[in-house]
Amino acid sequence: MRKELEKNYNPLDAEERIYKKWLDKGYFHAEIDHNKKKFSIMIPPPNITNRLHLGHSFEQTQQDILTRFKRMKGFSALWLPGTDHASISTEVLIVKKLAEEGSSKAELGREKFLERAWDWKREYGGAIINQLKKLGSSCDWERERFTLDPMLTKATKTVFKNLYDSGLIYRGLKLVNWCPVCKTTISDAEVEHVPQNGLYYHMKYKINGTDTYLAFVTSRPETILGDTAIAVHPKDERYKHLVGKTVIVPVVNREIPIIADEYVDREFGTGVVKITPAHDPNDFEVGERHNLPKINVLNDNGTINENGGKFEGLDRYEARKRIVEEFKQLGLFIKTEEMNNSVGEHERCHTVVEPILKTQWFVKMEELARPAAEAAKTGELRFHPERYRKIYLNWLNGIRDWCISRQLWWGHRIPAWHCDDCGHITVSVDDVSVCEKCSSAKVHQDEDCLDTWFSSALWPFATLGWPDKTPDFEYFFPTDVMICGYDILFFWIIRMVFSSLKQTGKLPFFDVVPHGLIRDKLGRKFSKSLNNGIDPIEVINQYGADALRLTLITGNSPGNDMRFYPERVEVSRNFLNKLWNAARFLLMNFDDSEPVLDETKLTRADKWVLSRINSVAKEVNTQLEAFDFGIAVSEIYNFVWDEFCDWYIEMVKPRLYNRDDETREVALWTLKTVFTDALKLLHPFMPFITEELFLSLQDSEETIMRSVFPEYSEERNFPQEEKAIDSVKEAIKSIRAIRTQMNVPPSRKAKLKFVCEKEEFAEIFSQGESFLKTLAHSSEVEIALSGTGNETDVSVIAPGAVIYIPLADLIDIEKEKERLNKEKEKLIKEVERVRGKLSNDGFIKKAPAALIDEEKQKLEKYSEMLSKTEEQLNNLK
RNA sequence: GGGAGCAUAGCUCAGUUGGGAGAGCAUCUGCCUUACAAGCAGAGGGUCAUAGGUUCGAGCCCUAUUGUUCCCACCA
Repeated sequence: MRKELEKNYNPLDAEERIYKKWLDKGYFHAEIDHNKKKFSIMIPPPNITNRLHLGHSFEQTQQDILTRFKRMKGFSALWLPGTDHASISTEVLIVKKLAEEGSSKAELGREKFLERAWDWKREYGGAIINQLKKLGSSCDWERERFTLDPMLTKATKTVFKNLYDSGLIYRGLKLVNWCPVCKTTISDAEVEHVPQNGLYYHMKYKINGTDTYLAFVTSRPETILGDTAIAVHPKDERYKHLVGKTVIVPVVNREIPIIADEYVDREFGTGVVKITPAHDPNDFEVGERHNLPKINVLNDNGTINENGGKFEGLDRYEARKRIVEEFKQLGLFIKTEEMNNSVGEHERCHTVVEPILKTQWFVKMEELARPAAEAAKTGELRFHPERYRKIYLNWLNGIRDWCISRQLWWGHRIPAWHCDDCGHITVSVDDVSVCEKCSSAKVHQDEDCLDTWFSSALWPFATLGWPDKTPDFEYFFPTDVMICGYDILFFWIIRMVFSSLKQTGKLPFFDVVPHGLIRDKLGRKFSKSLNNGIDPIEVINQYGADALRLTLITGNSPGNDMRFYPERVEVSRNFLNKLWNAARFLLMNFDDSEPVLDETKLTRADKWVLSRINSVAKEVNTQLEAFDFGIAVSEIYNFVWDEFCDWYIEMVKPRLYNRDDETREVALWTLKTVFTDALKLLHPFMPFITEELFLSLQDSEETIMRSVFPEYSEERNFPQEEKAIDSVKEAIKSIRAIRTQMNVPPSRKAKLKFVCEKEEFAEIFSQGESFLKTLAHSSEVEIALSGTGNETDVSVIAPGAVIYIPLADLIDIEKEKERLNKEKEKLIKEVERVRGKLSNDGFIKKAPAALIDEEKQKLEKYSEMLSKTEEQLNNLK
């Protein structure tokens, strides 16, 4: 009936076979079942720009753990998978590929280009899904989504229109971040500030009508072409008299006013700032206040435009050099000064971003941010760990309007139509053929696309069919947990929260669980330039998905980074091997019949191990509910290895090997019950091997996925038995230790004499006699309540007893003295510590009674052990 | 400039209301004991960054300092 197991586990074969079966049976599909509670979680859709890396595996493993856990707890659990079109990132890659082929966007045209992009999506999106499957992800594949699916497109357009109608989306001429290489605007969040060694250029303008000069400092001399004022602080005595006068900008020969503005820092440089409203955010503000002209001097590709006079057509950096040279020739150059500055780069292509004045679409943030912050403040939105709440709020505080239009083709095209006749803009979910204002048919759709995050922000509800009131949306929304990297807290989490609050009136999820980054052995990020990347698929091919998953979860605490290297995977692989062999052991001893429980025949050891797995189940439930996966898995790991395998299996062997033992059957029953529970507890973490072993142990083909997750049960709590077995374990450990220390070969069995403190311990050790014989290499065990061993016996102290071992011929007197003295010192220290505590008035008055009691017992115990040790020392003389 | 994290054994890291310092790897010593040498048994190794404070009691709470990592920010 039960399957025989191979000597070694072959994860690759098993995983493929098992995953296929799960798919065929439809186990991952979440049914709408109003008799069940639901649990829903949305995958952070991976970008289709690349294959998945270890960070994804890490994130997805955590989601799968929660989903499988909740499913086993009886929830209708939905883990919705999908991918993100990643507008700009993907487009940049395709443009690069086109360039390699000697082609370009312009050459292809919009339609052909989009065809290429869809090809790309099919290839990379498909690879991503396969990788997800290889990891064992229990996603509901019937509900797989892509951010450009018609369902999501409809949601995106609807949100755009809603926000536009309520005035929260507007079109405006503002200073935006411009990438001269990608030739598109980007949001503030996409600008990466990179420290650089730069230069301050100290230069001066001639004050009109005088022979004096006004010195200033700039790091971007090319913006001089767009200067429309020069500013000083209104209270600066040095320059007060100059306000109202003008200076001449050479090169373009423009006369510009000297103005006074609070913005100027008198302490910095000369206390004089040149004002370029079209190319600097601060200057823009100053320009608004003083009604200054805003002169744009840059083309979209980063070259100087017609406003730059003779520098027209030059690259911005070339123009910088030429302008500095010209200032030198004019005697207006003072000096350069080295400085450390940070430069804004486009995070995708690392081009230095230029602030440029452009008409773009914006989302007004203030009104949207307020409720998003409120939800975190009230605690309705929870963070694990808690510290991310502050980071979230910090982000929302002082958030600026969000530029959402991109000069790209791959993405959601802005659902706005411009009228060529009256200029009116018609925003509509459906395509527009006539202007809603003047009814002209000369309308054309806005050329731009939306920032990719605009649609990602709608993921939790758009994937379920919103704005339609679909059964999916009604049942699964809001979702429960969001697990994603802490690096996209701002990009994504915040935007999902305010979008969902605005559109659905509800939070998109209630628990945010940010995870850290996976780093290499030296703690560095994985990157192409370092070539230190590890492909999760390669790890899986070598060790299996379970081993990878276990490695990613072990030792990690929520929100912290983790290092990854092959030795760690080997440790996980070893654990799989341990599990496999434990199962093999069980199967070797099983008969054809199913073991039956006879409660009256359960031994102390059986109750001990049942009680232990019961506690472990309790702990694992608690930790999983708290998203503390690392602690949860280590609980089971330690139980399986250190308690079940190293102790229980060893203790139970004599009963299994003796067919006449009347407790043999309950031993088998206990082995199977406890091991099966352990498999169930482990299943969310290591789905494949647990399924494989579970099925080997069962008569049925019912999957472990649908079994019930073990929970704490009061009936299986046996504190007395736990205490008794612990005493026996301690005694065995002491005996083993002394034997090893004295180099006693295992073959040499010894006669043990236990002199116990109390009747209670006498009973415990006499019950444990068989364990002492098999696990502590003894031939005979004598239990006494008083007396000592022979003078030449070696003695060790166990809880509740002193154990005498006749190894006289093996004793090295000097070594033994040394050992006992060491032991004595330890005990003296302990006794002193406890005495100190107990003689402390404050402790007696304020510490809890139970603790004081405990300390008193310790004092008694240690004192006794101490006197016994001293006695032994005396005996040696 | 603002904010956050980290500092515990040689290495990588746990340590959940404050109550006798832990794991894995590495090292050393025995064992091919009929599930597992990817294993078993045992051992060594830590002023919990520093200095104060709160407390009967601090790895844990508070303050400061040092080192380190990250995020945000318009200092020309």
